[in-house]
Parts: sequence; structure tokens; C-alpha cells
Amino acid sequence: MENQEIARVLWETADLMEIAGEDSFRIRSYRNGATAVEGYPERIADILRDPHRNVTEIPGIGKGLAQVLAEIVERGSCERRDLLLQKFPPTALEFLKIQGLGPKSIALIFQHYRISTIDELERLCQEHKLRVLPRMGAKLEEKVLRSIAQYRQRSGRYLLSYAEGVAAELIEALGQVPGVDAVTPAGSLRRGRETVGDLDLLVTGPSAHAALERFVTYPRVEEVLGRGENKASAKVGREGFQVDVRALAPENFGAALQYFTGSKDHNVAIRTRAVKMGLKLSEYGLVRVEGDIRVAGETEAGVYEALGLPWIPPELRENCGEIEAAAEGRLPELVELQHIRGDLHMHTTETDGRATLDEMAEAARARGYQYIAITDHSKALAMANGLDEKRVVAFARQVREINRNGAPSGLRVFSGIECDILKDGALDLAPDALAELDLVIASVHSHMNMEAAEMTDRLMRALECPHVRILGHPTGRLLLHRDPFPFDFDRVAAEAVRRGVWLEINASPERLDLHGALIRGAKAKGARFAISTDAHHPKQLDYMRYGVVTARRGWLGPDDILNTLAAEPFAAALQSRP
DNA sequence: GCCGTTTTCGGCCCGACTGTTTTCAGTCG
Repeated sequence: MENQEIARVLWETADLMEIAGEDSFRIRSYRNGATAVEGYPERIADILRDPHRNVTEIPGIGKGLAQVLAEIVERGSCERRDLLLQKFPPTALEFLKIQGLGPKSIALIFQHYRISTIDELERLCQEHKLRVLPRMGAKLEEKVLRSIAQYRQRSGRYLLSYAEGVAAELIEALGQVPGVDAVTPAGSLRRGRETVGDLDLLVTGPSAHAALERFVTYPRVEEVLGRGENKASAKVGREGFQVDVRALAPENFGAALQYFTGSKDHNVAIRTRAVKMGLKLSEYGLVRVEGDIRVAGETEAGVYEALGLPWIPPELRENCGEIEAAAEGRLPELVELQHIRGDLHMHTTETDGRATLDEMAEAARARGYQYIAITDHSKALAMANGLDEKRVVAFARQVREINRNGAPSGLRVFSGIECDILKDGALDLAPDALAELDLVIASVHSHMNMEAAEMTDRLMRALECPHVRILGHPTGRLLLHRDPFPFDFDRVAAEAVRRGVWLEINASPERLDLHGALIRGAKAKGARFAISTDAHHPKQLDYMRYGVVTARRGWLGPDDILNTLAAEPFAAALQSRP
């Protein structure tokens, strides 16, 4: 069993404990344990098996959780979780995803009504049966109904990072089958969409069909939906993520990759173009209608070439002008991961990060970066132990000291802050404290349910502060969880351009904020960008690739992005503000 | 349940908003 799965069982158990009203410190320990397990570099299952090792050497894991971990690895659950699941239906965990309902309310609902599905919860609200319970009223019923609608809209999609993980796992497993040459992901994963509905894997090689057999018997396959000669579909993992695996003949590979990568709209436009040229494009190849002569299909580039087009990067294939641009030879040069020279948004143990400045710097060096900015939270985020002015000044001094002596990692460190934008648009820290820092990111973390006009004013005011250089996760969305807050993006983007403020492309797979369409719109206004991971753990520095993919979906090249600059010009850019 | 030590017990645990209240519990970040 992988660490990720163990962590998931711990998270679930903690959620159930919360509904059961158990001791909050114990719940916290379970959650801490889950985070520790999730981020641990070695497999917990291996450590448990090794008689010379002890899982209690992992910080956050004590005697109690060691026992629990052993149980989970052995049989996928633990006693506490089993007992709680006898008390509450498994769907109780689903109820927690409905905004406005917390553990206490859910427990109360279960005490009064025997319900187990979201549909039944919806009916309770519609029949005004929630308002008879203590501390519940009409407003809550409305809010829950709205949240249920949102929840339904989102279900059935998965984070890009999740889909990528499943893809990597299956590519590894199917790639080991003798006679399989390559396993290639297509679909929205290949286009880098922020959420993915299902996964398409294309298999080539003399024994590609053997991979289908391996797939349907794969241990994590929960339900086989279909199994034919060339295609198998199944639900993978407890989340029920649908994966389609196709075995392809090598001569079809390019056409199939093009076809299954999509998007649908892109393909319709491409096939229309083919028809106009007297060609017919399908997943089996590109054929000249007259005489039924096959002209392309082996490679994707060959298919595009035969249509008079350069190869179009998958991230652009949304039928948003990419075909016209390709035809006119004005496809943009897109940014790549190797262009990125530093990461500009990360947290440390000073606030809610899991590693120290030195550890983050070392991790950044290992990824080949020239510089990083440390940007912990400001004091408004009390729960994260945000920095006040005094700590900011001390931190800026500490960083100057580090750079003077040369950081052990050899990396240049910039002092920064992720400063909260307060309700009225003021920044959370005094200007003279902000002036001490190399980089100020301004972000909204609270009061997200304002009217659009009010939120716009708030952001416009935040941009007035002369120390602000980056607007952090500008729309505040949390994928599959919270919609972006409403505001006039165009006005704010234009103001950011005018004031020389960069817009963040937050690379955390839960945010990817800004997203492609907004990026492109802002670029048209002259905006410039920073891609940052918002890492709270050294491993999360790897999120950069999701940010780069998102920037590519916004048609950005290396010159549009601040942190493609080498250390010296980057430092100079920080100094100069119009 | 973990951790650390003034070493086997006590601390961990903030702050604002919201809705349903008549003084505050629950949610969220």
C-alpha cells in the first residue's frame, strides 16, 4: 500500500472523528500523521516490514499512530474507523464537502433523520425540515441547496495532479508488459486541463493487446466497464476514476493520438479543414477521399503537416484561434519548465509550511534554480501564525545576512511576504515593514463572498500600495471546491499593468489560478506574470510543472514570465517599478 | 494522540463572520 492511500484513510478517520465529536487534539494528531505519511520519502509499508526500523522515527507518528498505520497497511482500515462507520454512513464524509455543513451540523442531522445520500439531504432542505433543528434556519437550507448544486456540477472530475498520478502508475504497470513499446496519455490530461474527467491511455507495440489484459486484472481496478479486442475501460481506485486503454497499430498511432487528445472542438475544426482539402481524418488516419489514398497517420506531426499546419502543442487545442494561428505561422513560442529560474512563492515553518528556509532552499537548488523568494503569511492569518511587522523586519535582516555570507545552497534568497489584502483593500502590514522586503505578494484569503463591485474596489486599492509586486492567486478559486470570487477581472488586470504588478499563476494543483483563458486575456492587455508553486513542503516545488502547463494554455512564452529571468536581471526587475 | 520536559503530565487551541440568537455555537481559513 502506498503512502498516499494510507494518508487518505487517516484523513477519513479524522473527518469521522470530527463528526463524532471526539477530542480535537486527537483529531489534529491524525491529520498531522496523515500529512507526515503523505510527504514521507520512503514507503511506510516498507518501514513497517523492516524489523530494524520503527515508524515512530517519523515526526508526528507516535506509539498510537504506529499501531494504526500497521493496521491500515495490513487490512486497509483501522478499528476506530470501522467503529465510526458503524455509527455513521460512509456518505457522512461526502456531506463534509457541502459548504455550510460542518461536522456538528452533520452529526445533528444524523441524530434526527435517517438519511444517507445527498439526494435525501436535498429533499430535507426542500421540505424545510432542516430549519426545525436547533440553530438551523431558512438561510442555511438555501445555502446547502446551492452547495449541493455546485457539488453535483463538480463531481466526476478530478484534479490534474490526481489524474497524472494514476496515469504514471498505469504507464509503469502496462509498460512492463513484454512487447509493449509505449504507453501514452491523451485526452484532457495531455492538454493540461486543470481537471480531468477520465483518462485515455494509448498503447503501442507488437503485444499492445497484452496490456489490456494486464490493465483489467490490475489490482487497483475496482470495476471493469468493458473489454474488447482493442479497448478496455475500467474504474480505478476507490474514487472510481474511469480509465480507457486502447491498443493501437503503429501506423495509426499519430492519428489516434491526435483524435484522442482533443479537444472535441479542436477536432471538429481540424476535420472541417481536412474535408475542405478533400481529405478525411479519423482516428485511423488521414485519407485522400479521391482514390482512398492514405496520406498520414503514423505521427501526429505528420497529420498536421498534411493539413498544411505545423504541429500544434496540445495545451492550445481548444479551438480558440490556434488553428488560424498555426495556418498563418504565428503560433507562440511557449514557455517550458526548463526556462524557470526560480520559485517566488513558498512557505516555511515560520508560518504554515512544513520545512525550514534552508530545507526549501536546498530543495530549490536540487531542482536547478538560481533563486527563490520566501513568502510566508502575514499576521491576519493568525491560524497560520502569520508574521507581524517585527518578525518581518527581523526576517528581512536574516535574509540579507544569508546572502552576504553566501547561502549554503549557493542559491540567492529573496525576502518576501504573502501579505493579506484586508476586507477594505488595505494591506495587513505597515508600509515601512513591507519596504524592508525584496518581494511583496498581495493575496486575498478572507471575505470572499463580497459583491463583485466591492471586491473589485478592494483589489484596486491593494494595487495602490507601492510595495506590492505580485497579485497572488488572483481569483481565489479552489478547484472542485470553491468558485472564484466575483470581480471585474479586466479592470484589475489593466490596473496591475499600469502599476507594474505581475499576476501570479499559482501552480498548486488545487488552484491553478489564474487559468489559461484569463491569462490570455490579461496578456492581451499587456500583463506580465509570475509562475509560483505556493509550496508548503519541499516536494511541492514540483508543482511548477502544472503552473507551466497552465501558462502554456494561456499562450505565454518565456518573455512573459518574470521568473524566467536570471538572478541578476530578476533582482533588477524587482527594484524597478513604474 | 504527539511532544517535550521544569521527564509521565499538561499544552496543543487563533479570529472573524454568520445565522440564529437574546448571548453564542458552528464554520471557515
